[in-house]
Amino acid sequence: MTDRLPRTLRSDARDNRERLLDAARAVFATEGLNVPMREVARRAGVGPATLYRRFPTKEVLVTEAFTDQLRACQAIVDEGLADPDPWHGFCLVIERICELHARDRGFTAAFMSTFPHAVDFAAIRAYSLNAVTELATRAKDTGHLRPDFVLDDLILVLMANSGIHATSPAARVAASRRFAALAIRAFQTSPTTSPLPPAPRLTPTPPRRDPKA
Amino acid sequence: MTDRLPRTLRSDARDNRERLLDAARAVFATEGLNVPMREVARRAGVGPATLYRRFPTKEVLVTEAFTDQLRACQAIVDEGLADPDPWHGFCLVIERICELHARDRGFTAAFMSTFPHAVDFAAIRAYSLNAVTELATRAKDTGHLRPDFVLDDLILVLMANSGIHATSPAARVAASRRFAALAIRAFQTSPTTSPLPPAPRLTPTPPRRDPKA
DNA sequence: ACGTTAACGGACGCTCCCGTCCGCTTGGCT
DNA sequence: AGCCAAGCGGACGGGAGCGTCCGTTAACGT
Repeated sequence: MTDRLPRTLRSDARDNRERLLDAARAVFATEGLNVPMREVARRAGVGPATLYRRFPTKEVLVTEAFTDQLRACQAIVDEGLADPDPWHGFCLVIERICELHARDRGFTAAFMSTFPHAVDFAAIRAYSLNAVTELATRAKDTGHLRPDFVLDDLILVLMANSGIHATSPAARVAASRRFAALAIRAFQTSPTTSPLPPAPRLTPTPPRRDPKA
Repeated sequence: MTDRLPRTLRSDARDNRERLLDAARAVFATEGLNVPMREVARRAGVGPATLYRRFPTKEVLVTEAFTDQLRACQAIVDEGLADPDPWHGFCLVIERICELHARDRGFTAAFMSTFPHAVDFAAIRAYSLNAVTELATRAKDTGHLRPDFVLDDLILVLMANSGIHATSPAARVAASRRFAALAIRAFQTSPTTSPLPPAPRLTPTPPRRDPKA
């Protein structure tokens, strides 16, 4: 009684799917997650129906679009964990994840949000958090990381990092870089002598066009 | 040829105006700025037309609603400036402003946004920033504040603070408190011995219901 | 080459928000 | 007490985003 669905997509359908994902990644990165679904379709050069056929809900689209980024995130953490100097690895993780999030507005939101149906997403996320915990433990053992650091502090920093807005993407990355350096200072036991990244010129953020934030 | 407008509002109009401002403050604090104008009117128990008559644009409403908060902000800075110990005053300013912003979602957005027509707003804001600069200079002289601190770092921290979300207002305040403590650690020259506020339990933020953010 | 059917996209109906108009109500003044 | 304008709010038209339907197109297998 159940009809079999075709296991494989037709060539044009597969192309469109790719173009939709590319468009989604591009627009989510610059505009954030709060873009109309239709806008994604428009940029991909397909009709709305095609978008909805491939990705029935925005959650599905977001999840698929950011799987790459999430793996990049995981790679960063793994790399940090592999660093012979745990404290150095820890700093690297903070710096690079902050930068990743600064470069991609949408990913931050996706990473922070809890997507109930995105099992892979949640799994990788949980794995990464665990890895960071391990890294933090080792970094504490070296005496460079303050003992009162907890994992939630990292989440806190990431959330806070997502609050940084700027007029241009470049400015956001610059601001985020300095912020990461400040965070590292807050986490380390002895005061640094190393200079901070340059302080970005921060104009007050223009009113958000997003009505729901 | 120009008609004179009544200098004074009728009593019922004045009442409604007050109730509108109260409603606006309440809903902006909990929901942020991205609430429909009608919702404010609804909560105030008046029709939409009344709201629009009193506050032609959302910007006007927001500006008027947050003037109090802005003065509170100014008061905090003044108090910090008056503190005999500049470093202590500086810390107080950070802690209390972070808390203020954590308690009121809307105010953060209002404070960060640049409202071209809100002269008072901009003036107080500029005054406060100047005052903080002065305070920072003194705090540096005491040797407690790092010399590489710049005013933009404070803006950065405030922006970052606004990125902190949590399920409950209480949780947000708690998270913000710890964040402020971390920021202070980042800014001070010698490492603190004083313990941090408790680390809040941070569930990943649920997807924002706001379509425009 | 040709028929089958997966795939496409324009168009539709829905909901929600916005800002305004206009006929009714009510406070304030004499 | 009674006038009248200030004030009110329900109702309207417009616009935007959403998710779906259905007639048309073109990819794939034979």
